[in-house]
Amino acid sequence: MRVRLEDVAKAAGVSPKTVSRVLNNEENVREPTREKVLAAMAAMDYRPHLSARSLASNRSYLVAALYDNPSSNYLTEIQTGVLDACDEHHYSMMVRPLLVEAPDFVQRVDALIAHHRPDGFVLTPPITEHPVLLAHLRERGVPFASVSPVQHASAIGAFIDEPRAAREMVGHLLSLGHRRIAHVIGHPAHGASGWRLAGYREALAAAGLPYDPALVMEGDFSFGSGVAAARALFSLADRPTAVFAANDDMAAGVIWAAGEHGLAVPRDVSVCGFDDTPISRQIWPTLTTIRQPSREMGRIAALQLLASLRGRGEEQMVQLPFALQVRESTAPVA
Amino acid sequence: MRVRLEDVAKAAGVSPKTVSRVLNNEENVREPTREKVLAAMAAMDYRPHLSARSLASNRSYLVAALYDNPSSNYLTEIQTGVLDACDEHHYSMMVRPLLVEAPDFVQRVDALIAHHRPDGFVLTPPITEHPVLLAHLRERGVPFASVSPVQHASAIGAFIDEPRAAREMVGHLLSLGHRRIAHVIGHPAHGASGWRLAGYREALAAAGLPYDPALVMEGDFSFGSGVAAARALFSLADRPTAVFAANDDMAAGVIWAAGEHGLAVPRDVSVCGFDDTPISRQIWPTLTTIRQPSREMGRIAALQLLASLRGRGEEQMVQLPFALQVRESTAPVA
DNA sequence: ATGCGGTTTGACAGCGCTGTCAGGCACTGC
DNA sequence: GCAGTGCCTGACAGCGCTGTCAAACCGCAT
Repeated sequence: MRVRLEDVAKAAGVSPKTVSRVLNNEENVREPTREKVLAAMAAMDYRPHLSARSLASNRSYLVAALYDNPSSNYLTEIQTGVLDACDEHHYSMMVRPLLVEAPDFVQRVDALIAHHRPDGFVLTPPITEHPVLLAHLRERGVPFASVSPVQHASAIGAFIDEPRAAREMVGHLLSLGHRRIAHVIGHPAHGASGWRLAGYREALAAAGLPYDPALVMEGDFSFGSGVAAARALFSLADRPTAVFAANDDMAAGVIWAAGEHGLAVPRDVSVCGFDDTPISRQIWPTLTTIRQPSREMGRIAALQLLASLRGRGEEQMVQLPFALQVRESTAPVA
Repeated sequence: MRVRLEDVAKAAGVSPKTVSRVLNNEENVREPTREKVLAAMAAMDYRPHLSARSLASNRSYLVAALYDNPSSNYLTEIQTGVLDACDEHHYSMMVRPLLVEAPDFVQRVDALIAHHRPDGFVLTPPITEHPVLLAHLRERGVPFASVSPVQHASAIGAFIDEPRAAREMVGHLLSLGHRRIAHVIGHPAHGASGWRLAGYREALAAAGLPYDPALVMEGDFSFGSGVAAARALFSLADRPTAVFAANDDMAAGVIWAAGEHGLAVPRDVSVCGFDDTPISRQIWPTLTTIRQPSREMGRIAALQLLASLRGRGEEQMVQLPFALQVRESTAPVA
């Protein structure tokens, strides 16, 4: 038979309620009492019954991570981070893929809330930007934390300074002597696309270079869109000597298109991406890119959420560091 | 206030217990009664309280998916499939990354059982092959289903006929006129590696070709190991005209190494992989490979598990179809 | 010694559901 | 007409924990 809280209480010579207090780290338990109880718990290898706690306390000890994102590497990283945080606090995590575009999107989240009653949500892009959902969650009083949201105001979670990362990336190209630097924009629905474009423009401006719309192509984060954009860029009379793609997949596409045009990377053209996904190390030349601490972002976002569940009132939007990964796809201008 | 089972009972004019019976699809409820209750449930939008059910019935309505696998695409697919099945049956899913090699591997699973009390597990390779864990689960009476296990006996879940898939792949190369066909083996810890090798050998034998150990290189499913294997192969005096790599990442490595050796794919050498991961469409030439129905495999494995939880006794190891995806990386021998 | 405010502890009910078991009902065969 | 047999339904307790509230206790001032 399982060890129950009552058994621990008996062994420690206190009331069940006191054990409960210790279990929940409540205040107003004298230190000797707390220690007695903790000792008994440890000795008996006591594990609280999640469902019983949940039923009695009207909390689920459950965090739901929502996503609608084709990039599984990014997602598994974030998932793992959220799980780390949940484990630390004895919460459970459930994951839920969704289609933001689906007409019943919000209803599906509602059904999830009704069925599983998560204590809170961790949102990942692009769900972080769904105004109807956000309003709905606020209205229903379900707390949530966001990973890399565009709107930081009144949100908690984790993010990196994307414009600055993009500036550093372009700065790296500038420092190599490049002056004609192209940019391939990401998917328009993702806030990151706008940020990275902004960083690109700022870096050019800071270097006193003009912004040339002919060097900026639209993409959608896919390999194919990188190929298409690069074909156009490499066909220009005055072609760029460097291309900054808003993510790694598109950068890989740019490298492929360079080969098609007889251009060697990085000899004839430098290429860089963003995200440091595995593909950046799987292609040749390996890709200069920006590393995001995705797992840590998931973890921190979840920790902020859990803090807000405890009502500490210290929750915030935490900025995390990124890192420029210089690899083989960028070189000084010929 | 939430609608409770008791409220439904009142509205339907029956006892709570009868509503409970209808909720759980129990037998021995007269049809008119059942309909009355279902109507009341629907009218009131009743959602049972998971924790209360779980506490009272001593079941968690939770399935845990365990994995230790670097391939996030494969995993997210399987996860989604398992989730599909769980949703269909109003179960929850939790995911848990683990390190099979870690000394406390089994203890971690134990802790998971103690804490979350899942009703069952879905195992993915290579966890499907961990004899100590399997024995432990059986001993503790925790049911599990496996995706692509090596040992089919006394297990339930889903799989594809891997040797046959490998045979078809090699058969495709043979039909293109290739006779010197090399193979890059996968990670030795994965059962799939052995199966794919076996299929390769069978196909050669069926075609009356000798098995040449010089054409079989060891890899570990990584891009880099594909590069290394291909370098050796392409340096042979009598180099192969086709390379069958045991997964897509290694095939991509082979293609890269071909470029390094001045060989064009598929003109000078045909290359094919296995798994149909996104990389197979992201590289050039796009990769001929085998598509596994990963999502469906996750779903079916979970359904088998759920069936066994209901004690139907019809659970089995279900074989699913694979599909040869012919793309641009294979062509008739020159 | 007594009273006071604050801290620490415990008694008790009940969260929403299901297991158990007993009772009611309808139909059968004699 | 009555016991016997299944089928269907309900009463009740209780799953393991926590919220509420009251009681006990403590230290200190009077």
